[in-house]
Amino acid sequence: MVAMQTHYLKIGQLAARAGISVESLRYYESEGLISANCRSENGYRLYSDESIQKLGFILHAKKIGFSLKEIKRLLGLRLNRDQHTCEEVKDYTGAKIREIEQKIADLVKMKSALVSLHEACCGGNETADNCSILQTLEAPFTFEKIESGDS
Amino acid sequence: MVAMQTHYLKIGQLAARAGISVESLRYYESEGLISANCRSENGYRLYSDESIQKLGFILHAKKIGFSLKEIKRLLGLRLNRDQHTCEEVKDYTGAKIREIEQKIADLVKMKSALVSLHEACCGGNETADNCSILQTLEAPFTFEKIESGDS
DNA sequence: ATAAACCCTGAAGCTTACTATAGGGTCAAG
DNA sequence: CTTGACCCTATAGTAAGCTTCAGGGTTTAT
Repeated sequence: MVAMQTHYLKIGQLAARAGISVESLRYYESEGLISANCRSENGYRLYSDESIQKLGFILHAKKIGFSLKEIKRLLGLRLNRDQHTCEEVKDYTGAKIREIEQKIADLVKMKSALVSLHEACCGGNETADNCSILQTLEAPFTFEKIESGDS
Repeated sequence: MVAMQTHYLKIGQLAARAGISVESLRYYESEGLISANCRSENGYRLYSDESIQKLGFILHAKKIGFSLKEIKRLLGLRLNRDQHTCEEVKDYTGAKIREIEQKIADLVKMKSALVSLHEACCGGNETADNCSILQTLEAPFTFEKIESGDS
């Protein structure tokens, strides 16, 4: 079933509807993610239902953590579905899930280190001369232990 | 007790000991985090025990998630302990903890969205024409629901 | 008819934490 | 005495995802 194109949206209208800025939309275009279906006589971008749907896809993917570069690849899969397998698509989400898990694990580590610091501190109104937080950040630090910290 | 300064380190030595690059060290200096205690006759940076300790503080704080800008503030607290309270320091870590918690929560949301997508997909060898992942990213999307997603 | 609110392009600027490059001085070994 | 490993400064480039600016047309309301 082919839906009839009721009317086109101008960039400002689409941006408002999507809750993003006009500039972002143009930026997405410059990055090859989405372009207007056509232009009006005066050169204004005109977006059809199809573009609106595509923008939905983009924002949805963005929301669940894909970068614009990755979304561009996803859009390629989307467009040429028949040339790709479900496996391929699933591998993509799988990799992303592992990536996110890694980020979470890193943050959880940071958080627990911070929480121990935080809880050891009296938080009192006296001067920080003997503040345990500062002391811990300071003191028992050997450089060797640090290197492996960053991803 | 005042420790005697045994000898100074040159920038390459300190960098090697800390497991960071010489350029990073100079960058930290340019950002006002740490500078050499003095210079040798030929202009080489010379770092004393005090600087080494300070760098330890910096890397430690970095490891638990503080940005360089934040570390600069922490160094201010550290230096003028007597003009600040434990409360102040503790507030700082508290805020950072909440920030990290927020990031974790966002990532967890992303992950669970991704996992439902991922699990719904057959992952089979057939073409992605009916791939549930692509369909879900595509279809039931209304712009209104998106806006509140980003921090 | 004129001002506000749109639209266009192209280029530069922002943030963070560096890395790299250009151009040049210093120092120890062979 | 030259090669290589250091050190210095200053400037530019990187990634990501925009935002802002400069300079200029268009459309809509008053």
